[in-house]
Amino acid sequence: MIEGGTVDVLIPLGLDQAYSYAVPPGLALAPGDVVQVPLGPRETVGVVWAVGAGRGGNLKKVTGKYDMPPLDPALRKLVDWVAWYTLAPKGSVLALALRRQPDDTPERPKLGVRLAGPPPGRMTPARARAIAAAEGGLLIAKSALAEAASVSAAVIDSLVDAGTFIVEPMPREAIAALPDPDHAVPELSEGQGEVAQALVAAVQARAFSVALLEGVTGSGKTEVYFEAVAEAIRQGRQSLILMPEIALTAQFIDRFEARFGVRPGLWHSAVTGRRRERLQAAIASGEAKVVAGARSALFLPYKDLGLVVVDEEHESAYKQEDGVSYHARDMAVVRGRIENAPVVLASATPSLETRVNAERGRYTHLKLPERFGGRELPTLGLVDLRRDKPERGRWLSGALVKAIETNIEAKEQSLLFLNRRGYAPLTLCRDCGHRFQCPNCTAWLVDHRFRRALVCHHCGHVERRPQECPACHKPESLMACGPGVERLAEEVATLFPQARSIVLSSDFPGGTERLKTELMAVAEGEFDIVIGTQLVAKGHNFPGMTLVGVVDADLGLTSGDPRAAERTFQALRQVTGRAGRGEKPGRALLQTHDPEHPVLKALVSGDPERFYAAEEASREAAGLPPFGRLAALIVSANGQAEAESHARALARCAEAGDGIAVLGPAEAPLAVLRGRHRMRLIVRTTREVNLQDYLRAWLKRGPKPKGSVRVAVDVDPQSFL
DNA sequence: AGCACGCCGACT
DNA sequence: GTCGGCGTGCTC
Repeated sequence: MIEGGTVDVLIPLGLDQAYSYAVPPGLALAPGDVVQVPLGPRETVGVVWAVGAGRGGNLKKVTGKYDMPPLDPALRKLVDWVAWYTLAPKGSVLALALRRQPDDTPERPKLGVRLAGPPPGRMTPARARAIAAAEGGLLIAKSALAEAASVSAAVIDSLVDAGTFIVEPMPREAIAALPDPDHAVPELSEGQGEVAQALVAAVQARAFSVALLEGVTGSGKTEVYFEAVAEAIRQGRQSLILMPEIALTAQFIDRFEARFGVRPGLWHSAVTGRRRERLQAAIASGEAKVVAGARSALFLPYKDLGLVVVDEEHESAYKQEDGVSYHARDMAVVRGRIENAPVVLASATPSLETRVNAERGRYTHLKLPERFGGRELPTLGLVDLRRDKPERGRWLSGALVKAIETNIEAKEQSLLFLNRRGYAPLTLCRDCGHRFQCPNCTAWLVDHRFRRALVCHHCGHVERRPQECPACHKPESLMACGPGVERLAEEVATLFPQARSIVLSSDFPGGTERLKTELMAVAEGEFDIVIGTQLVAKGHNFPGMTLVGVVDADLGLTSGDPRAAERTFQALRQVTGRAGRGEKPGRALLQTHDPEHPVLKALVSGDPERFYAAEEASREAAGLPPFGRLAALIVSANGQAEAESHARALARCAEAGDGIAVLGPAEAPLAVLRGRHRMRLIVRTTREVNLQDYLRAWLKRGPKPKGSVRVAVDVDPQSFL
């Protein structure tokens, strides 16, 4: 505590340094306190980062202190570490941890309406919809009712005036009920029990450790790590379960509730306003024992974190690339270390870097080899499209069609996986060969029949699909090339007119909400055939699904991305794992033109080790460093001031013997990258298009004398801990 | 993040 | 001749 001295205040903006301010007499400040300070012409919120170390001179004064819990030392350390590691300005990282807006306005009880009076004198369609939606006399939030009845709030208000609805305060929903670790203890198999025991022991040790929990889809990973969560609850400590946003579904919440009797504290982008604030307060006070959240939950102010779980560890959604660029899985490991808490990384298809860490003994490797309840893994088979060739304009082989038929007869569900949105990935003119290309990128425009448009999946460019060729003006000459899910749906409708089918893709008309509803409908067996892109592979349990058909298993294996094979393997393993999770055994058929491809052979063998071995071998053959020794750089032109720290970061990478990946955008002096440290440039990116071209252009442009390099390290924080 | 300064294209 | 585009820099 200091009175009348100076403090260094970090402001949650793109500033790398804390600014010094004078502390006015009568104000006592300690590190972590949230304060208001003048910055330029305005007042801003900031956090006291240090006390008494300020430079002298004419300092502005701290204007005030917010009445909110200070950022504890662990969280401040995390901010410092992440800023150091990602080379983002400290203030930008602080902004991630300080997303709460200090708010002094008193909390007003939320008001709901209830159907209680006679119908209004004048009935209108909108009013009728609102009344119908409020049927049953339940208390509903006004906004929710307006949404459900698709009427404006004014309609509800008029019905309140008419006396049809009455207004009542909504009961305050419990934001963080206490989970009961013994609510419904599951019966675990011997293998599961052992793994669960290892995780429980890690929680009991109250020390930092990292475990990779690997288990096939349906092996009970969730049940097993729930035992570790239960142990943390028994100790009265908090648990964080990180998951990709998409996986935070009703299904997960139901499973949690079945195990612990209450819902977990849910943290994701859709949780807003007062609810967000209350959850944050409950986390800071330690009242919220379990938080299930998307990557931003990493920066919440836990009071006593006893366990961190990263579910679906390999998911690329953990990677944030805009603003502060970080990998939430890696930062979760760092947070575990700072909090001295165990970390569990769970996946059916671990990422290569995590496997490397496990192999080297940095992480314990726990495996769940079997499916839960003795259920068998689906049998996988390849369909050689060179022999079993669909007719022109068709994409389903005889073998797959037959399998679907059998499934329909048996009243079982089938899933057709094709990771391509839209109708056709390419449109060309039969006459002159003109191909529709994006004006901004070099990608082909994807035909979206449903939207009657040509869309660039890379940059979002949209244009109308013309009637005639824009080059030779021949009418009726345009031809769709290749399949997308919409086109596949057409084929399915022709082949199986009696079947109930649905297309599920991320651009589903009606948005995420309707998509969730439809996923539930699929789980309840309301469709015979599901045609879906990547998203059907993730986190959903379809008990009636006994057949998975992969329409094009070669898709993704040929791209220039160094992680293409890994991602394809993961996606195919996950999607084929959708089969046979219910009572009946499942099978999967993968259509391919290259049945000898090592990735597919490894997949069919059911032994993931074969894939990883093949992958390491191919990396070696390509002259790339082994995984785990690969750092990534994010390079951009920036002010001179930062050049030095960036050069230091580069040197750090070089000392560690890491490869360097350029993620761009870049105007940076290549000399810094090559000349001083003699490093090999490796491209590693999630950007799918044109990276080679981009890099070539970048190299051609050559070193520029002006500007500095901005660098961020990615992938393997352990080597820098 | 805001806000100012500054340097090149199309307008009354 | 100016209005305004957003690139770059600064805020204790």
